Amino acid sequence: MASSHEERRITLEDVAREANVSTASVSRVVNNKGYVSEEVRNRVMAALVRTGYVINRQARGLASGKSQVIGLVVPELETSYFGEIIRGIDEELVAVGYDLMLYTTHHRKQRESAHVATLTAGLADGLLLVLPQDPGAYLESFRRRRFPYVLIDHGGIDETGPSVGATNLQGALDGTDYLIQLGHRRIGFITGKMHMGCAVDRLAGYRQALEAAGIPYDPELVLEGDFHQPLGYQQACRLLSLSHRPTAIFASNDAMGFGVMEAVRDSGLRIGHDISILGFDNVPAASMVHPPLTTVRQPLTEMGRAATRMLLQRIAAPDTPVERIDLPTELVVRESCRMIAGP
Amino acid sequence: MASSHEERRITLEDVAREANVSTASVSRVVNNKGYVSEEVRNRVMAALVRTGYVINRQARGLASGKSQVIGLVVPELETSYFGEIIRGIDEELVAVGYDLMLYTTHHRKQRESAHVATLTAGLADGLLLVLPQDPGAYLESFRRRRFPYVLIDHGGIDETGPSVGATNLQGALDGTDYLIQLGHRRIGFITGKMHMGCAVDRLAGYRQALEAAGIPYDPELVLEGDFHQPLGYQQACRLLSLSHRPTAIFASNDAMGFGVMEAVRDSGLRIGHDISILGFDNVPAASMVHPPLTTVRQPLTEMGRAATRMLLQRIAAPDTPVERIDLPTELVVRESCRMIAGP
DNA sequence: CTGAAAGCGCTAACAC
DNA sequence: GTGTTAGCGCTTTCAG
Repeated sequence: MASSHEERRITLEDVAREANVSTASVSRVVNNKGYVSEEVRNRVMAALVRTGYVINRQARGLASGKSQVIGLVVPELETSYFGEIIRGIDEELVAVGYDLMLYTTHHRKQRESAHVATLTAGLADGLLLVLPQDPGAYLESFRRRRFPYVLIDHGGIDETGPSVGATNLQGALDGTDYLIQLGHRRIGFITGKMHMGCAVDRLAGYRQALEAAGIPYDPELVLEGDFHQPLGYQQACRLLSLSHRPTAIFASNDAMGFGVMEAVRDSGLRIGHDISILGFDNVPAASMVHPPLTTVRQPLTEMGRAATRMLLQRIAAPDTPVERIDLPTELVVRESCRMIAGP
Repeated sequence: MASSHEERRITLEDVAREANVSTASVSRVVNNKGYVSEEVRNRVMAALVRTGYVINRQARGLASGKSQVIGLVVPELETSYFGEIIRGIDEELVAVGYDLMLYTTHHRKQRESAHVATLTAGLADGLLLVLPQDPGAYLESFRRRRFPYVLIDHGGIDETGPSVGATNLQGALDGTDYLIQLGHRRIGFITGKMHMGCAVDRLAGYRQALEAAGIPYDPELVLEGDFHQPLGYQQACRLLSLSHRPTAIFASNDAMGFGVMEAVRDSGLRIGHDISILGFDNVPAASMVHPPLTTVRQPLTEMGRAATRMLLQRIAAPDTPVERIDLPTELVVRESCRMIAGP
């Protein structure tokens, strides 16, 4: 339909000439705003099709001050965690015709600030920041300039910005409680990186569940992890060599949970039978390992969607009161946890 | 350092005024091109810092005709496959100061064309297309307009464009050969979606290895899959119920390999001992399952990097002769394959 | 309802 | 070396 001989780029002006109207009119029908008579609209439509016109978003952005682009800043892309969130964002965005610009900071704070700077200087209409490392560096500036942004899974660092997260505390509480229901009383816990809010919350959930059940908190059973498999393995080994071994281990995320599985296997114990293992996140691999890992699902895709909707709302009305949403986690029972064995 | 009272956006003109020079001079130092005296350069530098100037990339893009953005079009984000590729792209891009715009087509051809259209209309300087669905729709137009692009893991559909892929045939050949070395002669094979080039190549590799070893090709052992776990499971079940059961199953990707593992387990057989399983891709989960899956690694990150370098080269010199690179695959031996059990 | 014209912020000749 | 001045392609008053 389009095309025929497109050497030079077709501009609004070309279309206007073709339709015998002004560029203003063409702009009006392209953007479907402002008054245009049926007649002119039809002529323009026809010309649009005939010429195969495609809008130049840069030019429009410059002229209108709106880029129809939102920027996404993530610390890394190594885990499927981010892919899931991006999916949610993407789903919301296509629906409204926004484009997505992706930046990876690779955990470099400086890079984070640099990206944020370009993004906010006309490139994007709003920003989504996943697991921000150093929000203090720019959040204040955003507020001053009323630049729309939303934090995803903020580390609890910023207490006031608009954000969406998950009910990490409740999730860990539910998970621990499930283990307790199964009869476990000595439950090992491997934390995440403790400078992150979600890690702190998960530990808190574990403690609360214990307390509610009247089980004394034993610091020996709580080891610090880093959300990565190798340390999960190591800490699990330490837990397993305790004189009074735990009967269940709760890892603060699935990756570490896989490490725990490995350690349990290496020690000759049977997963589920001899020792229960619980993860957190519900990454795709959780259902692929054997036995399938029981875990606490974190609604990543939904988080991405919710954050995007919130951002879009704030772009439309920057003074919308700040909201903070925590989406519910959910226990996904599979086969790595069992009723405690024995007497 | 920067900021102090940024209500209005700071423009080149502000900086020029501040430094008592023309906007042209400021532009020269900002872009570090053209002649500027030491003195002016210093004055401008100071003013830049004092004002906290950040370039508006839209304006620059419009004026220069170069956006310093490259567009990436992927069919989906569900699997870590794409995350790995994106990592590679991202690594190359930050090094040269380009930004990345991400588009997901969700396998909708129409959406693919639409994205491609906006992207090429000024938004991006070049395009990276992963697993393109319907390249015929726009490739011709790219060539006519000399718009730079590179295909990643092209489906063999387009025989002439610049592209990077992996040695799928050789990889499958190596994998099959490994199985043969282990003593297997009845090797089941589950293909990918056969309309994709990589699936065709992998099957071809399997057949070649068989032939080279003088093992007759048995169509009964080759079942069509779709690269997803459920069908891997189903087809494995069919393979296992064959009267003359295979002693090894080669799945065209890891996801299906996991399905095969499940099926083998469900049938009461032991993975490795009773039946060997080989995957393809080497996704992260491959090392997390139990037993760890032996597989053929596809160098996704490197593919992303190579494609990006190629694209950058073509942006710089659009008439660079078309290149097609196939990066080497590599057998990753883990524990799901064993020497065939004795007669 | 439609058109003319003034920019959006920057770059790139082209003078000086 | 440095400044002037056209635009880049579009939106958006503001007349008419």
